[in-house]
Amino acid sequence: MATSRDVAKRAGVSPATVSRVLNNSGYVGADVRERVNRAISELNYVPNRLAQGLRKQHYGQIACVMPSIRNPFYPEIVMGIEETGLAQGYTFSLFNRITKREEYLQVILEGFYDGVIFLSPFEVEKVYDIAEIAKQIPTVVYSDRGHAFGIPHVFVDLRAAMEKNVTQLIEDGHREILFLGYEFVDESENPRYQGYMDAMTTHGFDVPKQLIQFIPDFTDTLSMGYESIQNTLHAGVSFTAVAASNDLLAIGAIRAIIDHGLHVPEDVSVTGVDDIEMARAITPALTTTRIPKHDIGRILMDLLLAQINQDAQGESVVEVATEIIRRESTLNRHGQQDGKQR
Amino acid sequence: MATSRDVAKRAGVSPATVSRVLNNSGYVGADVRERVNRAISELNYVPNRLAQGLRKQHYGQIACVMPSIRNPFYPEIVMGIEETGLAQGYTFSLFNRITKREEYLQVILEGFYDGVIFLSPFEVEKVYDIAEIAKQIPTVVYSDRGHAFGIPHVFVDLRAAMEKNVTQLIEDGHREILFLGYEFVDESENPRYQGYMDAMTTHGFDVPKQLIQFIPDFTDTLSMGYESIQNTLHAGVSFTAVAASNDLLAIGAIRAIIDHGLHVPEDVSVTGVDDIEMARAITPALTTTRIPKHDIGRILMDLLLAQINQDAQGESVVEVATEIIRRESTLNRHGQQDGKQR
DNA sequence: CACACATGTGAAATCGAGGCCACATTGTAC
DNA sequence: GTACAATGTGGCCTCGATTTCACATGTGTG
Repeated sequence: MATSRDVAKRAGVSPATVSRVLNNSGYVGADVRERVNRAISELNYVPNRLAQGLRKQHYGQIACVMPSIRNPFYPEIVMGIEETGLAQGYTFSLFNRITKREEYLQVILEGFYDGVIFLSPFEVEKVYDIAEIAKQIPTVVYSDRGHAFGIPHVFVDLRAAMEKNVTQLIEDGHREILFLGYEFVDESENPRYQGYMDAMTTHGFDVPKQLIQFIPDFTDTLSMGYESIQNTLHAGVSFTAVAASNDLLAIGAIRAIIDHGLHVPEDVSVTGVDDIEMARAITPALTTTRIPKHDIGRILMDLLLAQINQDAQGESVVEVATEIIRRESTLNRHGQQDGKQR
Repeated sequence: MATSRDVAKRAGVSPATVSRVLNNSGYVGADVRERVNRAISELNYVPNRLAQGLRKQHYGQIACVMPSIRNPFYPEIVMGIEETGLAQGYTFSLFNRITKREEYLQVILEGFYDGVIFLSPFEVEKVYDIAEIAKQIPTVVYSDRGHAFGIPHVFVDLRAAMEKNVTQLIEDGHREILFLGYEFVDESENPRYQGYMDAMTTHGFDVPKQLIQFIPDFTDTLSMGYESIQNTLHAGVSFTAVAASNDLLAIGAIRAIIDHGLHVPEDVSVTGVDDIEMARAITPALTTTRIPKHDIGRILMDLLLAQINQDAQGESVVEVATEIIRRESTLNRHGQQDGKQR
């Protein structure tokens, strides 16, 4: 590949002049500018961003860390991030958190990136790691536990969302509501679980252990949801509703219920959280809590850009609102499907 | 952030020695090594990969370009790529092709990457652009039109797969089979369309224009599939089967058919291509052609590594086999669902 | 004792582009 | 004619890590 030196030689000038032409800085004569530009296109010269980055301390690259690219929830946030960031000349590295923690933390600190975006960081990364990284380079987080990090973040009140969700199920007449969600090391940190428990205990309901189903893994959410409910049904546990922690789990649950010979929503109602695209495409369409994924991505990127450009102005903690979308996987108190809200 | 110079100063040695310790090259005394390592951990020193890359001409970063991160087909390939690549110390930049062509082509040539992987390149990028990039840096492609590029690639015979698929529908008794797929500038380059046409004409069937439904966009496949079939049904077009070009389109189609008051598969059979995870989770579970996504990712990465490391040995063009997975969205010739193949 | 050779370390050049400073040259004002 | 800006261009150091070369020891062998 051609270097700026090659261009300079061909145009009969010094590399400094080439740099001036490229960056439109300083004074350059019209004829020289012309010659340099011709040399650039003749050699197909593209400035090496590595060398630029080293010198300018600005790389135009942003790291985005998420639990799994396979859960469509995250790609939809990424779309919002990219739309905002690409317009500013940034490109993105997406990290699936399949690697060990130490590895990607290291990669992030290697100086490749102008900023980092964490989507739904795990517990293990909670305060220490992310705060550590945030000290070194601009960082934003999407997390409802964001306050703990002390850095700019976007969050939704998942506890409240889940509580509302379960309360709605209770109002629809359900008593035996199964919770399906991810396992946390410390369940007091699990907002969806807490929201569920709050709703249940507020209404004076018992929550037998077998109505709480935790799955351990993030990479195979759909099939884990399926298996979990399959096992629960096989074990003869009785429930009339499933409150799943996200749509992928909910979709897996629906299929397990159907395969067990029951009907959704007539025998069992199912709700999710996220409102991924697929939620309204399946049959029965999923009743869920909509999280504005695209907006979250956009706001995250705005917050990050503000940090990078050192604009102190503006809020650095943003809560985004959720909304229950009732579709076909639940019955209302009159025993009817809620119709076709898209 | 600490530099190797800082480490050297603290350990009372030269930067050269620090480098030797880090890379295990040359001779280093045990005591000096010890001192350097202590300085490294005291300063939380992480080598700057930009500077390393500049010097070593090796960056440990690979670009991966795909039509849309929102079609789960691609994330599943990426999982295979990453599993193979991360083990070799590579990290990945994922590019959604929402950007303009010129932009990401430029980014790729900026010297950040050791290699590029193109997943399902568009027609516009066909020969010229990709061949151009391949001249400059190691490149592999997943594409059934891969031969045109003259570079290592992985492909599935999508034409044959679609032909088999449609032939199966014909054998199941269907005559009016609707084709649902992406629009190509030149439809002779559209393998799934060609496969469909081959099957239909081989059996002597007429293909009225309204049975061919093209959608223009890659980013909103699911809803485009829905709308396309919705419109077709509203227009009163008669068909008993839909052969969709991928699972997302098929899932959109199914929902449109159901919303129109018809049943799948009793009134209309639907088939997809890809076998994404969701295909077996929905109801009715989707009959589709399985493409081994994880394998494709692994092989792509192997081919790319071979290029980067200049191992000439081994095949550089790999065809992977597909397989029809019959599930519930089709009826066989006896009018029965094919059961529950997972 | 001389010489080969392994061991251990530092100085300085290098990768490619940016940017400060120095130095010309020309133009303009008094 | 002198002072001083504006214009135009090159030299050289810098970013941070690697690597070649040179140099200093120590160790073994004929």
